[in-house]
Amino acid sequence: MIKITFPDGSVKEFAKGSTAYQIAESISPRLAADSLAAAVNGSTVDMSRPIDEDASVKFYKWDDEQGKHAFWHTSSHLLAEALEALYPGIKFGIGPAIESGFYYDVDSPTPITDADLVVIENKMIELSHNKELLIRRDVPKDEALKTFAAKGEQYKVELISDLTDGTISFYTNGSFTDLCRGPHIPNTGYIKAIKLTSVAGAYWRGNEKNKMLTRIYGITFPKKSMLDEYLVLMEEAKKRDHRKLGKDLELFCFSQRVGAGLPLWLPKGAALRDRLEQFLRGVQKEYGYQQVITPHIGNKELYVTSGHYAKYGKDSFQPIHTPIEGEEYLLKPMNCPHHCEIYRSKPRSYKDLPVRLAEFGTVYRYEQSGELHGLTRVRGFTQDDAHLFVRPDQLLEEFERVIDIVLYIFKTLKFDNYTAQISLRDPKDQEKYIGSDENWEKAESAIIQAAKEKGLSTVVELGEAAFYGPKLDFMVKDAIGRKWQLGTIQVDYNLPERFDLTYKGADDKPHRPIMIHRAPFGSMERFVAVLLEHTGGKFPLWLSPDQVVVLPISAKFNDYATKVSDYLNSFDVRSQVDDRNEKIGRKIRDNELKHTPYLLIVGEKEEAEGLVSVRAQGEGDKGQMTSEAFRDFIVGLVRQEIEENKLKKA
RNA sequence: GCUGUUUUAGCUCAGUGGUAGAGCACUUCCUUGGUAAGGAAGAGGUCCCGGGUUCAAGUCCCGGAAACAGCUCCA
Repeated sequence: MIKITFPDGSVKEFAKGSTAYQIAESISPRLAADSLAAAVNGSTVDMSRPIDEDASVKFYKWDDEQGKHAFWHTSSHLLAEALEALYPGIKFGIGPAIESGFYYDVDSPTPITDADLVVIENKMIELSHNKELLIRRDVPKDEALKTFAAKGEQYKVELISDLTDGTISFYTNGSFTDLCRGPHIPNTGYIKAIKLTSVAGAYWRGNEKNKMLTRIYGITFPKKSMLDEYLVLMEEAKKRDHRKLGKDLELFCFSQRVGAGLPLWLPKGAALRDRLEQFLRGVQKEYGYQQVITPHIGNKELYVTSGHYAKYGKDSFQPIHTPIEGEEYLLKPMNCPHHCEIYRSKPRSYKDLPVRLAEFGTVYRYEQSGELHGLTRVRGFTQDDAHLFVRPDQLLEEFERVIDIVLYIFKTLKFDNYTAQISLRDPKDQEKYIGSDENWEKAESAIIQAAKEKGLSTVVELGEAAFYGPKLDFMVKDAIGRKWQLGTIQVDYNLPERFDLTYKGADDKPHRPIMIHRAPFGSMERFVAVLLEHTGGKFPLWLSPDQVVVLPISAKFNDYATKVSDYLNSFDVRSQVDDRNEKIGRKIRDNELKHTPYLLIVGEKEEAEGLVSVRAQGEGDKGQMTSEAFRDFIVGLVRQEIEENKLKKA
C-alpha cells in the first residue's frame, strides 16, 4: 500500500500502482471524469500513470492552467493524427500547447491553406469520436531514432538527437505516434469543440536560416458552448483593435503614397497625443528634467562613434548624401548620441549631476516590412525620451525615481496588468553585446536591486537586453493578447565611454558618468495604440478629444447651444455643437457611438431657464443643471483624474 | 525579410470572362423635433500598380506595392 496526501492535508492509503484516475474515482466519479491531469509530488502527469510510492496528489481540471495545457497538448496530437490521415507523407515538427490553444508545425508535400482547415477540423471531430486513449511508452533513445528515421521524420530525428541519452517517451493516439514528454488527457473523446484558427509559416526551430514549415493554429474545448463564447470574445476583441478605432474616431491614418509605417496624425489624434505630451512634460518638470530639442538627422560618424552604425547601419535607412562628396548623414534612429553631445557642450561638475535631458524625439528606423503593425510598429515614431547622466552613487536612486514616473503614468491611465521585465544579455551570445563584463554586471545588478526595492514583481528574460546595456521593460498586452513593450529604463556604461563623457569630482579629477536611457510611454505611437485598445476608445475625460458636445433640439436653439459651448471652451473644457439638421435621437446616437463623455441637450426649456440637460456616456440622462454648475463639475472631474494617482515622492 | 491570405465608392462589403453594385457617410430639398438611426432626390470609380492571355479582364496568368495572421527581427 502507498500513502497519498491530498491538497487539504488528508491522507489515504491506496494499492501500490494505483493510477491518479483510480484515486480520483475513489473520491468521486465526477472528480475522475473532470480531471484532465494530475500533479504527483509537484510534477504534472497523465491520469493513467501508476503511482508506486507515497506521494502528494492534486487533480487538474479545465479551470487549471495545467488542465488546459494537457487538453490542448492532446488536441495537437489529434490534429497531427488528422493531418497524417489527410496528407500522406507529411512530416511533423513540434506541436505544443500555447497560451490559448495549440499549434502543430508540419512540412507538407501539398500546400495547406485556410480553405483546408474546415476539412481538417471535420477529420479531427471524426477521430475524436473514437475516444482514442493516449498511450505512453518509454523507449531507448536509439530505438526512438530508428523508428522516426524509418518513417523519414527528419525533424523528429533531429529533436531526438539533441536529447540526452536514456529513455524517451512516446505517446500514441489511434494511428499516430509522437515523440512527447506529456502529459495528456485520458482520451481524445474529451475534445468536443474544435476550431482551427489560422495557418501561417514558421521557421523550423525558430531560426530564419532554416526551412519554413507550415504552422496550423487551433483551439479546442470540452464543451461546444465554450467555443461559441470564445469566438464571441474574439469578435469583441477585434472591435477594440486600435487600427479600427483609430479610423473610426479619426485619430490617425496611413497613406501608401507617403509610405508604409509612416503614420499621419489627424487633428483629433494630434490633440490627444499633445495632451499626453503635456502631461508627461509636467511630471518630468517636477522630477527635475530639462527639455532639449535636437535635429532629425545626424552625421554618420556620430553613429559610428556610438556603435549603432556597426550594429544596425546596414539594415537602416541608407545615408543621406549631401552635395559635397564624402559627407553622409543618417535619419536619426535614436536620440542618445545627440544628448551625449549636449552633455559634452560644457564642462560638468559632480555638483551638476544628475543631468536629466528630455526630448520628444522623432526617430526613423527601417523596420522589416512584415513587422509593420498599425501604430505599434512603425518606421517613423516619437520617443518620449530622456537621458540621465548620473554619478555612480546616484544610480540607484535615479533609477528608482524613473520607476516612480512609469508607475505614476500607468496608474493615471489605469494600466494595471503590465509585466515588469528585466531584460538581461544572453550569456551564451557575447557577440551581440558591447562593453566589459564588469560594467554589464554592475548595470544588471543595479536594475535588479532597483526593481526589488520598488517592490516590482518581475520576470527575467535572457537575451532581451539592448546591445549596450540591460533594461527594465514594462510590457502590456493588446486586445488579442499580443505583448508590446511600452516603458523602458536602461542602464548604460558604454556610451559615456564611447563619447568620452566626464565630470569633475570633488577630488578635482575627471570621472565617468553613467547613463540612464528611459521612455515611460516607449513611443507616443505605440502608447496611443495600446491606450486605445485598453479603453476601447472610451478615453478618460482629461484625454478625450471632445469632452462635451452640445445638442440643440432644433435649429432654433443653435445660438443658445453655441453660447453654452463657447462658455465651456473659455474654461478649457473641450466642447462642440452638433448643429446638424437631425432629430435629437439621431444626434445622441451618433455622439454616443463616438464615445463623447458628456452630451448637453438644450431646447426651449433650457434656454428659458439658463440650464443644460446632461447625458453621461453610457449612463443616459443625468438631469438638468446650470452651465456654471456643469463647468465646475467637469473641471473638478479632470483635476481629480490626474491628481488622485500621484505617488508620494520619496 | 519569410509563409499564407487579402486589395472594388470616404467607410463596411457583394460582384464566378460580356454595360460597375448595396448599405452607411456625403450634397440638395422637405421636415424644426425632447434622450440611441425622420423622408426624398442626387453626386461619387485609375476595380492597388505594371505587364501578359483573350474578340472581350474587376474576374485568368506573371511581376511589384500595401494591408492582415503568424514566423524572424526590434537601438
